[in-house]
Amino acid sequence: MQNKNKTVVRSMDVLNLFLTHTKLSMNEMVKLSGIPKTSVHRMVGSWEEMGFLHRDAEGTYSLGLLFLQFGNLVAERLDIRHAALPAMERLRDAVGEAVHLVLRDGEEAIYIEKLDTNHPVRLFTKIGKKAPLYAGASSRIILAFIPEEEREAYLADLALEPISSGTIIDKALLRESLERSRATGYSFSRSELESYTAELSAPIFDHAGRILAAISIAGLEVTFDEERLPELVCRVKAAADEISTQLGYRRP
Amino acid sequence: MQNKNKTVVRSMDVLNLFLTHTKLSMNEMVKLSGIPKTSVHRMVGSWEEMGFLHRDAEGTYSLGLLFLQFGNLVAERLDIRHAALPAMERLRDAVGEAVHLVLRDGEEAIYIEKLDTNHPVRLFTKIGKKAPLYAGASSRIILAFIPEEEREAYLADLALEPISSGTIIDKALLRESLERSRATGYSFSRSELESYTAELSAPIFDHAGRILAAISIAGLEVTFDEERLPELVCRVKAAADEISTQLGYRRP
DNA sequence: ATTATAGTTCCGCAATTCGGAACAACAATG
DNA sequence: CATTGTTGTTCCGAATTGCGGAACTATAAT
Repeated sequence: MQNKNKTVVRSMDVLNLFLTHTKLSMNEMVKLSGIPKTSVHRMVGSWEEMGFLHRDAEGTYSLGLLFLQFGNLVAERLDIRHAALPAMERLRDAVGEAVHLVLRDGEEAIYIEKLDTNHPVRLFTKIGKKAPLYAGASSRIILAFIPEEEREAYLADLALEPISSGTIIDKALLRESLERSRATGYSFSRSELESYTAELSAPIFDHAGRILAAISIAGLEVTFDEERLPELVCRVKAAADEISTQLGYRRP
Repeated sequence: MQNKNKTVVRSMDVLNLFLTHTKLSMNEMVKLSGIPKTSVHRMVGSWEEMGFLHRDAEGTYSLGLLFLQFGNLVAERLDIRHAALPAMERLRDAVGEAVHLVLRDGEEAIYIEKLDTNHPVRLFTKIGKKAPLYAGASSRIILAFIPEEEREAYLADLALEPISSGTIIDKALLRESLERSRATGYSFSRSELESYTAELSAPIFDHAGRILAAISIAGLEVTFDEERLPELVCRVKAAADEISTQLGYRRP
């Protein structure tokens, strides 16, 4: 793993521009990436030949349909997604808020499935979105339940950066929150990743009792009032437990 | 476009192995691809660094979660998919068969959305699946409605290869079928891509009257009997027209 | 006619990739 | 416990490949 194709990895810079831009001309890519024109030209030609970029009639580029194929393969092969979907739908219908499924990916959490509501004002999370393990209810419930050594290693040289108005940036407070989550079996966050939003999350375990993912209810902060919380906590934990059971988990 | 990063394009061979394999070890990739061990090692390292491959605990590789992100971006940016989904759902519920949305992609057709049924025996199409433009109802309805010059250019040096038991391999028959489709506004296929299956498809047009996609009802051949066809034809054409209208198409 | 802008090609230099071979780590076997 | 096999990783000299400034083409705007 020391050895890599630098050219290949470098070309990724061009592809990444399409995470934030739908269509780009050759020149726009040159300007945005800061890579010499000739090199961009070569890289784009390669991505196009592979099918990851598509050139339309006017000569502008967008992401290729090949991503549909690979993307769906990945989605299909994630069996936790299959196991979780029905319970997620029921939870969404019961609480009328968006429901998310979140996986750990190294030192980050990644949103792999979402169910939206029909509210005129709604939270809109992108699948594939990442968050650090210390911010947001889903991330933190994962952090709370990973093995202690891993957690300590992560916390040891962690720099807490504020992401939104409510992000926890005090390590002592973070540890306290993790303790509480382990004790109560859920975690709650207010405006940690996005202002005016709140997230309530419970852990999903595999047959061996290891944390595998988190399921969460997310919505506007104002709708998560004190009276409503107990019911939501109960429901999200029930949904999480249902999925865990399906994956072979037996409560200790 | 003459100039390409050969290294980058060559690495695609390794990634493509994952279209047919869920997990692969380093050695399996070496054997399957026929590329020297050292080179595979380098390529895999690059894909991993980019996030397109993921290495699990046992040292085997699978497609990375990054594909979820890119795949969903592509899906979201295809506005025809948004426009078509509600009509597709209603069609699926009305006829109780799988419903597909198919786009043209150069000289091929590509399935970009599917709605499955709950039948115990059901057709299962993968999103991203490709088919030549001459085989299958959806492919052929697209071929029937593209501009005449393009169609003639395609037909000119076309070698008709049988794909399944019912594939049309006679160019005269193909032309005849295309004529009929243009006249009737739908196309029907039996066992052209997959034995024992049938597909019934209607064209979707954009505001300028160009064919943009095809919608189709697909299922087991035995369930598409003569008495049922007229109703199915009516329904699939209605769904297609609805989507076309939504995209700004006005019937001539 | 002139200037500007985007896209493409050329080409010599140098950095990167190539791949055989050797090595390390580990499991299976006699 | 030595031996053989399997898999993953590193080394290194040869040479292919990528690099990028510059020049060229095409088309649009002034």
